[in-house]
Amino acid sequence: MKKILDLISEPLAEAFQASGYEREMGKAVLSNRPDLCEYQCNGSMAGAKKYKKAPFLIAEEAAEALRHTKGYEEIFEDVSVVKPGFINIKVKSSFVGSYLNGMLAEEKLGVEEAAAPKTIMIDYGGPNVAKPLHVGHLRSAIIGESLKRLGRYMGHRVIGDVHLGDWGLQMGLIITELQERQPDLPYFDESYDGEYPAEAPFTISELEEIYPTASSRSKEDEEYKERAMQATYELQKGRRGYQALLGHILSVSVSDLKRNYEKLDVSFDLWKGESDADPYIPGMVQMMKEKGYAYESDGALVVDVKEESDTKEIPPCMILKSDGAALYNTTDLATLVWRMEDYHPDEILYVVDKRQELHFVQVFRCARKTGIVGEETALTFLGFGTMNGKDGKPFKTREGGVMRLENLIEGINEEMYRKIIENHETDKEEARKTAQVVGLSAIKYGDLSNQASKDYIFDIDRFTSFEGNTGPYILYTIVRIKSILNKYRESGGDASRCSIQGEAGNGQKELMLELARFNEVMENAFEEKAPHKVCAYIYNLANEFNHFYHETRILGEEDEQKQQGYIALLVLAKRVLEACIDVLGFSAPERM
RNA sequence: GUGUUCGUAGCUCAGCUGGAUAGAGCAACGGCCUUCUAAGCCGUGGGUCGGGGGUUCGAAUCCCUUCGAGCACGCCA
Repeated sequence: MKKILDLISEPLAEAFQASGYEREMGKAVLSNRPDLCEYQCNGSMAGAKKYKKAPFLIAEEAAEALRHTKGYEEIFEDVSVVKPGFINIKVKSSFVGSYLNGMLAEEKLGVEEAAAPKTIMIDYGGPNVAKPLHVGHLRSAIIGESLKRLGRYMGHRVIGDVHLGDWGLQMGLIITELQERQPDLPYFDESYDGEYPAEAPFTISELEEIYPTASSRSKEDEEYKERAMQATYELQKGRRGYQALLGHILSVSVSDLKRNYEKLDVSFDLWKGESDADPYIPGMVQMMKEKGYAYESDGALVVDVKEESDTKEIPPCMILKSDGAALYNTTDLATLVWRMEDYHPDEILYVVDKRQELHFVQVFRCARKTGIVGEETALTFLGFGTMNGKDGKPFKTREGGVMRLENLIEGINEEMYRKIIENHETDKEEARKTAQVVGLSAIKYGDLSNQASKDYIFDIDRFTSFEGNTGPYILYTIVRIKSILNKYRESGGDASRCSIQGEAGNGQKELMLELARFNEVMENAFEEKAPHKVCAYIYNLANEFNHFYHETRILGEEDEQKQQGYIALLVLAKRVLEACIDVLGFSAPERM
């Protein structure tokens, strides 16, 4: 369906043209003075200079022409010209009503799917194997998942890749520490050529303890660090025993990670890691050397990526360390190699901490320069800000440590459960389930309602509050709607046969106008990769609904036709809200 | 040092591809439950949009400058 703004703009553009002005001047936007009008057109003021004429006069001419445009009667209720040159517009409720009925008839509620669907790969998650998910992984997961869903809603083919950190020095550290503890394992015996055990020589909790131990020891013990670096190098060179260990580390870790992402309702299509890029490294390096892009600098292999327009020195992109080992840059570039070969994406989007921006500038430039990624594929970096605690400093546990994601979620669910039990007499098992659903909305909405690129304060008390601009408030609104619709059905009504009525009062029109914005909001949120716009929209929508709800008796309405109109409006409001929260990555319970 | 992001109500945030009187929520205060979930609704108070300059008919929004904060800056990822 066309956007409602376009439907209003078309006759406006006609009117400007008919009066001898550019069509472009006739563009309707949402009013910023709801007390005066519903939509407005500011084109006369922008164009006034060009025509050397007072904007007010231009607006008057256009408005007069508009009144004689065909279709005027169907759409417009009132058009007036004010002060400097605003054209203030009110539309007919019947016009909005039939637009909303059009939305009801479509599965996607008026959103037009992309005519030419794109293949978009999203790189989010980025957890390290052998390390538990912690709060630092939360934003990437939440924002990435939302963008994936939003892209799909718009009709694109979106592929989510978790991009595991499974290849760097951390692997060498784990191997070294493991050898320290269990030197007799066959993985460390270079002369061993038999089958390695199928069972991993560690559990997930042991693994999670091994890495930090090794990491802190390497900072104090130079010799130990040397060994870890050597192990990393040998792993990368394909040493059999180490590769087998990597396999164990991966399988133990990945199943644990999947379990945890599931709790967040986050899922990936690809569980690839840095190690999957390894086979592509030698060929890539050779290509860079042969084509003359890569050269040696201080013993390392680098590619220059600075450009004329740079406002500061961009250091070269380092491809290989002086010891010949791969780096973060290397695996990211080699990952681009297989992504291009296997998927030919139109866009690759990285949802990563914004502190990594320089790294991605280097990688993107290097990939373009060396021809790994062609012009037709967009490389996008979406950097998100830090999640801070109430004190404005990076979020920590009370003891000052890094908080595990599991514990964070558990804490929120507990808090939710407590509140639910406090408010209602509820079955305990149901309350637990509801707490999970509502808790997830609290976390995700709390995050997504802020602009991704900004730092934000993770305030558990605020996010889990049922009041104000929170996930639970949105869910509460949906639950209210569901409750009415359920009662309507129980009393024998059939909501699917209802359609929205034109006449409107008591806050109904405001709700209708808000609903009509849906396709425009979704399109805009997708283009700007801005889930927070979806949040802002449903918050407005929920407010409008609650206002309408307060003013209007629905089930008690005697006029059957009126009641059916209300019911249809509720059905649409519910579907729009549910489509939005689904894109945000959470869902609503039946009761709360 | 260089670069970069940000600075909006007591607090947390919208608004930033320029438009009318800068908006929400929380906190404070005051109303509304014999009626569809009061986890709600209605109202009151609260602002030199960090400061200064410029562009423009019009600036929180664009440009310059200044102050303040965060972050990044070749062999970690």
